Amino acid sequence: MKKNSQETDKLLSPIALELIASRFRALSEPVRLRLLNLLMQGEQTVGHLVEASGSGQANVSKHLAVLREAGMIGMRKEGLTTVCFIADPIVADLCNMMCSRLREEMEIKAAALAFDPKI
Amino acid sequence: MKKNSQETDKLLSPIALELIASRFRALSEPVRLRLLNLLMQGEQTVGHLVEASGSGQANVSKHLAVLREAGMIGMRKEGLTTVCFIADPIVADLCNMMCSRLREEMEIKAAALAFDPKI
DNA sequence: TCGCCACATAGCGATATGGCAAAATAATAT
DNA sequence: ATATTATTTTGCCATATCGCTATGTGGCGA
Repeated sequence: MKKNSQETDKLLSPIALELIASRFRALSEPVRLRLLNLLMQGEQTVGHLVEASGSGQANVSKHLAVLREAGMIGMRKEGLTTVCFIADPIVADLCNMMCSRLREEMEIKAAALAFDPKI
Repeated sequence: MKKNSQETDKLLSPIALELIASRFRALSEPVRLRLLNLLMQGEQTVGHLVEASGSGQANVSKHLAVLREAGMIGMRKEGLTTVCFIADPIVADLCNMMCSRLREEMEIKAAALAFDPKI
């Protein structure tokens, strides 16, 4: 059933592992996920992201730099402002997978906590 | 085209962001990815993972604990040894997506570095 | 040219994380 | 009970990361 099109069940090289880890690391902070989540609605200026995220300006700037270095977002200057946009098409898919899976697990746990109709 | 079945373009709650981040964080270390990569070949004892990963035994134990707490692997005791196995079906998919995307990006960069036939 | 605006960068303290070595625990064998 | 094996846990140190404040910088208008 599973396609495993890129056959990752083969062992990966240390270099590949480091690259993959660094990309997951970019996704491992709530503020950065919030920024990506905001950008999923469309491109936005840094200033707007600062407002919408509720985080400090310097922090947003640093987090955006991390996301950019990870290749997940792009930025272009438009006059005084800088416009950010999602550059990596898989970002939304990755988050969706995580969300779906979390929901599944929660539902399983919730069901386990519910009264057992059979007893 | 894109299905976005779980519509993550809606804003996520801070709690959801923290949960998602913590799962990506579990995938953000090369040693842990190595362990998962080894487990993709089938379940294995902690001892074997120590050998195969080349990391120290205490570290492997700690990393396995992180993966277990993130719900990515399961463990069962069999006599003296502990057998580990992948418990989260999306682990391989996530890694495959990252790998594919990295390859794409590398190829784009490689192509950009190559001589331009049009000039 | 001066000053302002949007943003980036630097410096700092607090906290988290990884790896190593040593000690603790658990299950089995003697 | 004691020893042995497999694994976990605990300190400890070095390093990385987060958020804050302050400062630097580039583009634009007056």
